Amino acid sequence: MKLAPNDLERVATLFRAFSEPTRLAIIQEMKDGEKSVSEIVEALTTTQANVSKQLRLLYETGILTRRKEGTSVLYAIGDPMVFELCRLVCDKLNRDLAKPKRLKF
Amino acid sequence: MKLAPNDLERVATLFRAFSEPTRLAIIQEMKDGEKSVSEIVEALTTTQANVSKQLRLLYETGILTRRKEGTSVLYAIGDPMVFELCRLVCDKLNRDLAKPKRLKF
DNA sequence: CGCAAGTATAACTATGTGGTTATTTGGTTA
DNA sequence: TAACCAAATAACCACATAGTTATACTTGCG
Repeated sequence: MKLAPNDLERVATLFRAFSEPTRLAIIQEMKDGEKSVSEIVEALTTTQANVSKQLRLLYETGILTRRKEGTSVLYAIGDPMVFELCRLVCDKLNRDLAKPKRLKF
Repeated sequence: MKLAPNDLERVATLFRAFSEPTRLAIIQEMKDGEKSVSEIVEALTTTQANVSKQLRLLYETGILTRRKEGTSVLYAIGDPMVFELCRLVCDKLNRDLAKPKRLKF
C-alpha cells in the first residue's frame, strides 16, 4: 500500500526534524529527562536564539513536550520512538563502518 | 554517552536522505524488490534526471544497492532498517492523528 | 513599580539543494 | 559504423532554512 503525497510530506517533515546536527545535539541533551532552554544553551556551542528556534521546530513536529516552570521552560522528549529511531540509525552507521571497505581498482 | 559532532553529522545525513517526499516515493516503489530507473520514473511524476539524482543520493548514503543489467540499472533497498524506520515514523504519525485534538480556547 | 533573568520572535544573510532543461556517457543492436 | 535506448551529469534557478544580531515578551522579585 502506497502513501498519498500528503502523507509522504508528513513523513518527510518528521525525518527532516532529525536531519540537522544541532537538533540532534539538542535531543541528545534531553535523553535523560527534561532540560531547560538555558541548560541546553550552556551545553551546546550556539546561541540562545538558535536553540529556541530549533526547540520550537522540534516541539511543533510533535517530538518534544514543553512545560513552564517559573521563568524557565522545560523541554522533554515526548515519544520513546525517538530513541528507537536514533538507535536504528546509529546501528546502521556502525554496521557500515564495520564493513571492510572495498578497494577502488 | 554523547556522539561527537562528526557522528552527529553522519546521523543527520542519514535522516536527511529520508526528508524529501520524492525520495520517500522512490523508496516506496522499491519496497517489493529492485526496480530499474525507468520503472521508477514511470511510477512518479518527475523527470528522469531528478530520479537519477535522488537515486544517486540514496545510493551514496548507503540506503540503496545498485546493479547493472544490460542498459538498465536496478536499484534496491539495501538495508531492512529502512522498513523499520518508516514503520516507526508512520506509527507515530498515526498515533498523533488518533489523539483527540485539543480545542484552542 | 522597576529591574533582572529566561525565553521567544523578527529581520536578515548565506548556503544548500530540489527540480528543470540540455547534454553526455555507456551499452545494445542492426 | 551508425542509430538507439537507458542512465548519468552539467548548468542553472528558485526556494527553504540554519544561524546571527537585535529586540520583544514574560515571570519573579526587590
